Amino acid sequence: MDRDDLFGPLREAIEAGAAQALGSLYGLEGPFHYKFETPPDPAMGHLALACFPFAKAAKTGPPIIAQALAQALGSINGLAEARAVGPYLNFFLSPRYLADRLLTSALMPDFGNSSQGKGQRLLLEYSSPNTNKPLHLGHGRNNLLGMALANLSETQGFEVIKVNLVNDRGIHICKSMLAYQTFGQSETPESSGLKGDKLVGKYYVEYDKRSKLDPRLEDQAAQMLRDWEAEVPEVRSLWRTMNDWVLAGFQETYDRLGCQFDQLYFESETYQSGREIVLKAQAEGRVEVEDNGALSIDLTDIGLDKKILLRGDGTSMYITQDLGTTVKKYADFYFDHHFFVVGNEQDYHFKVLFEVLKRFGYDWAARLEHLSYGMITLPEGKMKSREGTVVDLDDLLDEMKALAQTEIESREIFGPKEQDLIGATAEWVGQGAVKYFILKSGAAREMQFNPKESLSFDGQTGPYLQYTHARISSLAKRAQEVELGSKEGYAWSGQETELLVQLGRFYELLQFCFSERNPAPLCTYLYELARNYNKYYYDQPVLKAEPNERRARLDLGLAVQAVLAKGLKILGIEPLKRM
RNA sequence: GCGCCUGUGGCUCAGCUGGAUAGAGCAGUGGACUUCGAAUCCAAAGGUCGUAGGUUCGAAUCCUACCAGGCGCACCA
Repeated sequence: MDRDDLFGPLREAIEAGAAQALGSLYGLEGPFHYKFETPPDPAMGHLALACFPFAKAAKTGPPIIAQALAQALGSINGLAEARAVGPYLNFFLSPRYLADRLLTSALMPDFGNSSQGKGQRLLLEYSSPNTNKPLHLGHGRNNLLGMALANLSETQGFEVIKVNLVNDRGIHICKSMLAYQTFGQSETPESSGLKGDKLVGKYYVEYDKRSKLDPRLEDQAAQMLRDWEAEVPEVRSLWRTMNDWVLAGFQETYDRLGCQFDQLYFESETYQSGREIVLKAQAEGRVEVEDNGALSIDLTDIGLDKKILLRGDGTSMYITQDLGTTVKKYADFYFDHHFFVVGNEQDYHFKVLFEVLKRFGYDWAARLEHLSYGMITLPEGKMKSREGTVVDLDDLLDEMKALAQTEIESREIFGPKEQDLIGATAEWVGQGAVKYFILKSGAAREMQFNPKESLSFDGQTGPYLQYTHARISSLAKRAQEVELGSKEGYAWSGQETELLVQLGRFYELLQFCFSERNPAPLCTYLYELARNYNKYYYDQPVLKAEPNERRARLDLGLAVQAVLAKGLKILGIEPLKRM
């Protein structure tokens, strides 16, 4: 059992007691269906057992059963009170028990962790950029989701392997190459002062502009792709140079955001690897042959369509290469789970991919999951790289940093000799705002991003959480200068008990986020924890109280701080001591 | 045409494995800094949960139809 599983054992004890009571009161025999809930208001209790399911068999109303059970239940370790409230049997946790269980363990790095993924390997693919343009806010959502899910999975005990499948070949890559070759005048990142991905992106836009005036460019790009496939040296060399520029540019942004990968896959190296898989399936009679020799599979029986897997000329398609890379990834890692963080425009593609693998006899296809997310739109509509209507990720981070810096300087928290600390802090605050904003919404939803209004440092934001964390840090620092007593026998108030209960829910919350493959509930949880703490902070003096009270209240604060820190790190946000 | 996703106060979103009065934040209104950090706190105001049916003791939550928006439905990637 996991150390920080607080509610699990309580529920089990309640179930055992209730089963006995239902037997003696109504002569009922189990097994019963126990429906536990969280009361809407902590003043009503911390844990509720709904008594509706017992009513039919007991031939009496749920409120009467709740009453009777409240009377009949013996004392349970950890519970202070059982009280019938309408049709519910509500339980109050003992603050003393909570404090003993939580105040020390909350400070540990593994607080709230689960062992459910122990011994299992989870492959997480995310980012998957194209090497023809810089990263924009949409990629940002992918990267932030990917990192948060990786961190979340690690709390559940999985061995997490992060991979990035770089799309570095194809006609779109050739377009920026062609524009560069034709109009670029040997410009380099050094000579232009542009980040490598920005430089290449400039020529992608340039191609789009020119090709509208001169349709011949399209043929030239197609020819370049053929030359690339034929491995014409000049084309390959240009391709390698430009890809290296882009990848160096991406790396800067990844480093800045804290994105890491254990392995990179390049489509240029894997794009042909699916063909043998399809041919093997043909030999096994799992695919059909079209009139022109193309190989297809019919998925209409499950509501999908017929899908071509290999062209008539024998060349690979997108699905073909994905079949190949997926099989390769399994051979490389023998994963127990494989999550693909990819936008919802590819929902259909992944359904097909997974189904084909299943029909080809790969039993591990059941371990594949597409983690889909909605795209980010602007008030004007979709972002389009070709047309330059995108929120560039680097630019956005720069802007947020500048705004944060202005705020920090106006507060005079840092001295004049701490300029570099101000800069670093501004970076973290700016990122905190961006990351929290993007992660707090469920992934399935598309989100509208209004540059002027979306990002704020007030209210339910990353900086609010960072501020709460910093505020407690400040408290802890000042506590070194005062006498602290012992918290033994301290009478925890209702407000304090509520905070303790909230800390106690962290373990189940992480499990829930993982099971939903969604970091958004963690965002909500952290905000509510910080909000309750801020109110508490306002209501109750800590260092101005008696020494014993100081100790208890400070320890509670430190536990809150530790959970905030842990949660923020899962989200990729830096907890700050000063800001 | 078919499939998937989304539709909750002016705006951005929680809540959606059915349950106890539908929650936040922003914007706007009114308060709280001689007090441990006011990037904070408090108060009032603001919603027929897209529409119409249905299932249920009970529906924002499940089912059906419809409406609106998004994304797919290539021998493109």
